[in-house]
Amino acid sequence: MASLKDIAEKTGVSIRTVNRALKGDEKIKEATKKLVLEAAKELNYIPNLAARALKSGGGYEVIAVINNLHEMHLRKFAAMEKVLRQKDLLLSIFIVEDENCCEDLLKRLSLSRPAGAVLMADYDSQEQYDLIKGLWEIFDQQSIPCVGIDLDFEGMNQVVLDRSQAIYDAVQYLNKQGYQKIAYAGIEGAFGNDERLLGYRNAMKNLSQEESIFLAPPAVGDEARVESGKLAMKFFMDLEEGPDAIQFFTDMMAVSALQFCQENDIKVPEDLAIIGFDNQPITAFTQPPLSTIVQPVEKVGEISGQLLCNLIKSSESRVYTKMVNADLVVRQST
Amino acid sequence: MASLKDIAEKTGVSIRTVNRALKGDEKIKEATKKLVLEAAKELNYIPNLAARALKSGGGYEVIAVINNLHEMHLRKFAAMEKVLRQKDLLLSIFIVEDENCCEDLLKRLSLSRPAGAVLMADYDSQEQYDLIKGLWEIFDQQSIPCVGIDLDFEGMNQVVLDRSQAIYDAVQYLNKQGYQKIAYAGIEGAFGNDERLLGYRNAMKNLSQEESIFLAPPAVGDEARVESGKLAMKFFMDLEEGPDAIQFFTDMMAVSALQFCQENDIKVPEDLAIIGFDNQPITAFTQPPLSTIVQPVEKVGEISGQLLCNLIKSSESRVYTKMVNADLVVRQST
DNA sequence: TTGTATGCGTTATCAT
DNA sequence: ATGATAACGCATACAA
Repeated sequence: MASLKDIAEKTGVSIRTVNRALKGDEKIKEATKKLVLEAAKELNYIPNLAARALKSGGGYEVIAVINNLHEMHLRKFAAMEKVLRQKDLLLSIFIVEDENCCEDLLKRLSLSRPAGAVLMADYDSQEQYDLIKGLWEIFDQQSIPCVGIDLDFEGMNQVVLDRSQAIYDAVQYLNKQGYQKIAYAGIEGAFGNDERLLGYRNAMKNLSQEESIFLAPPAVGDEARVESGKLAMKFFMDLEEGPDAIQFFTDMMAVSALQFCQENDIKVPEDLAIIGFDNQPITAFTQPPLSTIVQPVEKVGEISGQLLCNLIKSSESRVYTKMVNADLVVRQST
Repeated sequence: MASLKDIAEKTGVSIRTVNRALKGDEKIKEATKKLVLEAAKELNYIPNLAARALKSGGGYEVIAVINNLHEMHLRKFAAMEKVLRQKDLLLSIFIVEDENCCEDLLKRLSLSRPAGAVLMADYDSQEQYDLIKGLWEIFDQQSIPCVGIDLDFEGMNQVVLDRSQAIYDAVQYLNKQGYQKIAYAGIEGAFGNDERLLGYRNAMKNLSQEESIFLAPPAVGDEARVESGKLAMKFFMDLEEGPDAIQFFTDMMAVSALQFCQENDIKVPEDLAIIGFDNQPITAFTQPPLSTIVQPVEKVGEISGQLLCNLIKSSESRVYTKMVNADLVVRQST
């Protein structure tokens, strides 16, 4: 690997001059600059970022903490990596698996001190919440700049997806389409349910319409969550005056509701409009294809990366919260 | 941030001794060792990776190269991380996106020289294949121990999933269940199709039965692949003597075939048995639930991690190829 | 406009 | 068993 020294020797100028030529921002004679740049190219010079990092104090790796390998998270992850790579930061990953994660993280940190961290974790239970919060506190104590994605710890830098707004918009859309009675079906205590419910409630308030809400009992695992969709359908169909449009908590629920409709001869979207949430791959292929809400995960990843870069560079203490909007994908179920 | 120097000053010993105590592998008096370790803990010492990398060319991190964020890959990834973490190796990730990946990788390597690498990439086209191969060659040239997962570059350390065997077993199973005419439906030129087809052919040869194969035209994207399933069904149903069991290339194809059956009153598994491939989440919830083939990705990840650890430690030049079997999950579609 | 010299935190050689 | 010191490649204060 060619170094500045090599270029200096080849061109006969000093290291310092090579440095200036490469940086381009200092006073330097055009001729020497050209000479150096050519030599650099010829020698296939690549700066040694480790040395650079060492000199300028900062580390060069960012550690991403993740406890859920959903594709969605990984798309955020990829978008973030792209941003970080441009800033010569390297992304390393720490997967949270069990209750020992705090100790594990400490041990991980004893191996190397990252320049920054991103916390990208879901929680379904109080224990999980506490665990994740514990991880954040570690970063906080160690003064490692940290950005949380879709978390809500006080005093933490955040990038937050505004699911509330997304649901609000979806309800508004349904209303504009002429649907009269719009319902929400969620799962009690599930991660993100309250937020979506809030969006629904705000929208209904804004439309001066009466709420119609079903919350399935807490469900763990895909199977239970599919079941929740059917439970919701049963609930609404038994109502005297059932809804003609339902916003579901997740695509899973919506898909199983769609199945229910098929089995019970309910025509979608004529008798009932259905909207899911997440734009899972399946949704494009259901009968009819499901309208759903896309979380712009790439954007979230990008913004998180940028925020973190800024925090690392500026080492300022102001706490940011960045909101990102989600969008409605209209297919044939509405 | 505390450095070796700080510890040295605090304890009154030299930097070199601190270094020895921390490494633990050199002759050193127990008392001084203890003293140093305590001081290190007290000062919350974390080694500076940049300095380490600068001096010794790195050696504590493994870089995983990945070009496809399928959940499956990520489960391998997680399993691997677990193994590596136990060996105090950090896992960092490098996501391949475009044709510049080789340059990018070189730049990445200038940041720090990893102790090892794992190449976990899919390819659908010759260009992609060449690109990935280029990445491998970089590792190879730089003498960085590298393990490939499901690749087939000559001279490369490999962990390979035996999909051929899996299909072979599935066909044998169908035969034992009494199905008379077993077919295979795949996609021309798709990644892994040939391998599965080979398993089918071998099984049919072994059973002395006549092959019945449909290969859909090359399809890119989920939608096209779903369509392939229907194409296959149309093909087989138009046959004079159609199959009573079909092994599909992917779950996607199988699921859409299942839909086709529903729409055309073909009873599964009475009239037709269907087996997918991959055990995607949906498969458990189709009507009827789909039998499919699980790739034991965790095992693959684990073995890859172990293999890499061995390569790093022993730095031997022997080339390994480890085969891992896939298993059949029997649900109600067979 | 260009060069000299120093130090970042580690590792490792060579002394003691 | 321990210490002094050089070196890794880069950035930069200071000198010329």
